[in-house]
Amino acid sequence: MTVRTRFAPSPTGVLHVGGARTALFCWLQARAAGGQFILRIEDTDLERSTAESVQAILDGMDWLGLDYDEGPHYQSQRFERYAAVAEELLAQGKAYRCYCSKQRLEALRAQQMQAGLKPRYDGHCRDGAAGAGETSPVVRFRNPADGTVVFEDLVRGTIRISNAELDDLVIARPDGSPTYNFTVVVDDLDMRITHVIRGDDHINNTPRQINIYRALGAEPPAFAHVPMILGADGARLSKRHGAVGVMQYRDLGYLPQALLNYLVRLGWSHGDQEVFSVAELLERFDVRDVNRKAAAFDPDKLDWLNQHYQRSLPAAEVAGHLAWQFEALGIDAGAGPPLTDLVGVQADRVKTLREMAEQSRVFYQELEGFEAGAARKHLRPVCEPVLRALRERLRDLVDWSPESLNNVVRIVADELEVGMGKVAQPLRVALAGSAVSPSIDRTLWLVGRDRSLRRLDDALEYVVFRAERH
RNA sequence: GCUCCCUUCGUCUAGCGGUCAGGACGCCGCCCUCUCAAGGCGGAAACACGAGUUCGAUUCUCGUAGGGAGCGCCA
Repeated sequence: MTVRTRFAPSPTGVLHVGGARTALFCWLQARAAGGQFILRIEDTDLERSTAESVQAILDGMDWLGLDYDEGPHYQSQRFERYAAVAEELLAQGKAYRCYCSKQRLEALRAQQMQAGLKPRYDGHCRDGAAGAGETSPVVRFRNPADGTVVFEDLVRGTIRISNAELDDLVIARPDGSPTYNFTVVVDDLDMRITHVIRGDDHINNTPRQINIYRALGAEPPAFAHVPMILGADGARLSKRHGAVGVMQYRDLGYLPQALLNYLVRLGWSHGDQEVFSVAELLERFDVRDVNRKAAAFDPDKLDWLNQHYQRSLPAAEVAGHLAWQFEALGIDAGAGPPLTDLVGVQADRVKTLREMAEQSRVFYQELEGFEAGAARKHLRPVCEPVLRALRERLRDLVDWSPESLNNVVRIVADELEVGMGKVAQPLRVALAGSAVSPSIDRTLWLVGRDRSLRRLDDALEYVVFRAERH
């Protein structure tokens, strides 16, 4: 039997990292087995579902590269199907109409809570239409009264829940619209899903769903309940933890490969290996190896992985993502060195592409001036000969390559009999405006000859001016 | 309240009865060095607790404690 999994989000917000990880697990489980991955939008709640959210989910999946073989299917377009199945259940006596008012139900719940009981529907309408009348009824599923539902969860092992804990859940509202526990079952059956992989907040729903499968005369699929993702502080992930949406990570400058790798290792592992290509994951992943414990999201480790991918992925690929950042920050990538050169130099100096773009402005835009502290410390009057010597040689340099540039700096240092630091730091401040930049040869290389000479002129002017004032 | 689930360094994890409890991120120190990084080397750091089972428990069982989830005409 070919493996078929689905990711079934409700479109009530962006695709957050927890959902993305579930989607990733589903995608891997299916594709690793040569099966199919299906996307289904659970938008039965017309009140809360929005088209923007649907788009946000699609965008997130797309950015992560989680493509689907079927779908997206929309539950909102399958109402007739659910109604037909409910009707079928009704006809077979496996479901019944319930006329209980909300007030009665509320009173019942309050009463049960007070008595220290678990709030459950009491089966008032179970054996006959008590008060079939004005109010339009809901349809309730007739849950088995006794016995125990047992299932083998792929990550938790055996889980058993007594039917006595369950009640007759509503499967259709007065207006005929279906409810969650019913639609999942109908859909997973119709879509021939073999492995239901979802958050562990659904463990408690599973027995109810299994009962519905049985009522429908079907065998339930395999279930795998994966733990949720917590914020760095161990509390449930929420907006106050900073970025929770997948696309926010793109905005912050993370590579999709890094986020994917980070997410898959959150809960899943394969020995001591930390870095996995998608191809490797497809070879090794098995949802059975997913951990049972909820995991805290660690931004530092994501940073580390992102840096790893920044320098190990083909520069052209990284440059493509970097171009997006330039765009977002309003920096003209055409006004400086090729982005692939920039990536080669900056990849192991910054954690994110956003940082990379921000710290590369000096190669694409004019300097705002020299940073005060750096200029005071490094652009001293004594530097004048050094800066002049550098300017001369750089002007005449034929081969503007990192190697030649490095030679120039060394030669100047030798000739003036000073250490590298006495040459590189003033030059650095002249070129970058600050005391921090890539190695001096790379900095020269990226700034380019024209800009470098101009900036040296500005620095000389500054140094001379400063000398005169004292 | 009831039911279900979870518990190895700060964090992510390996472990599948006998290990000096391993790796990674982060942190600390040293080295390298033209700045910042990166890199190299080294270090501190964990089996929640209590009973069993066993020659022997991190590992199996049961409790306790602490977390989490569900108990909707939300999904």
